[in-house]
Formats: sequence, C-alpha cells, structure tokens
Amino acid sequence: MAKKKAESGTTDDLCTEHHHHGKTAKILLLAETEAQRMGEFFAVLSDPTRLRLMSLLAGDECCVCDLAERLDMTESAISHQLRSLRAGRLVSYRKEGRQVFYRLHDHHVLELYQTVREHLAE
Amino acid sequence: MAKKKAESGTTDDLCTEHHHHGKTAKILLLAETEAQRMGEFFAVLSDPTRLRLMSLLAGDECCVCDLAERLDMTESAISHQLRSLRAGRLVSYRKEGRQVFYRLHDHHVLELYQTVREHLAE
DNA sequence: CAAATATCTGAGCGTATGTTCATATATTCA
DNA sequence: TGAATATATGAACATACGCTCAGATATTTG
Repeated sequence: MAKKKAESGTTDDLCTEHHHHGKTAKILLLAETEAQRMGEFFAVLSDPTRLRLMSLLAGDECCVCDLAERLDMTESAISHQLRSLRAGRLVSYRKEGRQVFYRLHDHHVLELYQTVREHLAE
Repeated sequence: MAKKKAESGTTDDLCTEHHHHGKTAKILLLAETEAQRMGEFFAVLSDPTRLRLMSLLAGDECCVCDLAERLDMTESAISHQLRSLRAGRLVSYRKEGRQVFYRLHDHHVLELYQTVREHLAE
C-alpha cells in the first residue's frame, strides 16, 4: 500500500532511538538543502568528460585548446564543461594572453579523485 | 576555430611528459571506459534523496517502509532509489520476513560520505 | 485460501543535462 | 585597423533521470 504519507504520529521508532543517547549518533538525517548541495557537488563529478579533464589537470595545468585536443572534442564542449567544474569550485584558472590555463582547485580535490579511482580499481 | 578534431600525430605533449620517469607520474588521462564507470559511481551519489537515504543508513540498518516514512516519500520512490544504490554497490541488504533491511555496503562508503560532507561544511 | 503487509517493477511524464552550432568577446599580430 | 587565434556563451536537440501510478511478487496472518 502506502499512498504517500500517513504520519501515524510516531515519527521516531526503530532506527531512530539511538539518537537520544549520543553515542553512535551525530550521524543524522541530512537536511534537504544540505543534501541538495552535496548532490550538486557529486553531480559535477558524475560526467566522464569532466573526470577526464580532471585526470589531465591532475598532472599539470593546461589550456583549453590543449585539453580539447587531448580529449578529441570541440573546444566549445570543453569550455562548457570547464564552466561546470569552475562553478563546482573543482578547478581554478589563470589567464595568460589569449590562453586560459586551468588547474585543479586544491589538493582536496586531487585526493578525492584518487581515492575513488583506486576504490573502483579493485 | 576548432572544427572537431585535427589529431596532429603528437598525442603526447606538454602535460604528459612526466609519465616517463615515474615520479609525479601515474596520473594519466583517464580512459573512456574507466571515466564512464567512475562517472556512474558519482552519479549514484549525485541525488539528494539517495544521499539522505545514505545518511540514515550511516546510523544503522533500516527497512524500506521506515526509510520512506523518515523521508516522507512513497515507498515506491524509495525502492527505486535503493535499487540504484544497490546497483552502485553502495548498500547491502538482508531479508527478514517480508521486510528488507538495508545498510551501507562497507566502511569505505561511510568514509567517502563523511569526508565530502565535512568538505562541504566549510 | 483470502486479506493485509512489505517490497519491487515497468510505463509514462516532466525536467535536467551534454553536445553541437552559430556567434560573441578578447587578445595577438601583420 | 583587420585577420587570426583562444575562449566563452546561448539556443536547440536528444538523451538521461526521478517521481508517480498501477500492478506484480512474496510473506504473514486470520
């Protein structure tokens, strides 16, 4: 059954009781807004093209046209993806003449990338 | 410019040369198939509902109807999402009578979840 | 067995997303 | 200044995805 919600009054049962005594607690239901933010973060990492870009930038900074050549994709597509990576604060950039050199934002990002890559390599 | 591809023959230049001497190396262009797999992994983590489910399971195992009640969503929606989490090997489950109790697959998953959550809490 | 409970599943709908294409902006160079 | 280079951007299109709804299993209970 289960129409949509019943809300029988007892909101706390079974899985919730250990929140009262603070022991294994502090692992609480993620708030909607926080879940949203966290989801957006992972969403940036959920695209193969963006991950490949990050794998290139993990080595050294690189300009857009080189990235495009390496991935054999149009510079437009790459530019769009770098925009997402920028918005997600996963990369930084520096302008030099007409070129723009991108790099991973910080070591935090590199570590996350490598951790997951190794995790999946099993 | 940039039509689509030029492939001037030199596939390795600039960012790639430090792969020869193994030092900062081992950071190579992610292959398409590997990028795909890695992307799918992050994609599972990119949905707010799935993250909230994981936040509940981080505390203790829980059955579907309780999860649905806690998130105030239909059991159908939750079941669909648990299916994704199962496919991504992020959760395991155990059947007991007509109930199915889900839990995080391993500590690896919990650590990743907590690491990112803290990272975004800054 | 029939009714109730717990979960799963497929189709369908609305929305989000990645790429292409055309174009805009900015910088270098002749 | 005008042509060429490097990057960014918006519209459009095709695909992917989350939720709902209806219904299918499966298990317990009367």
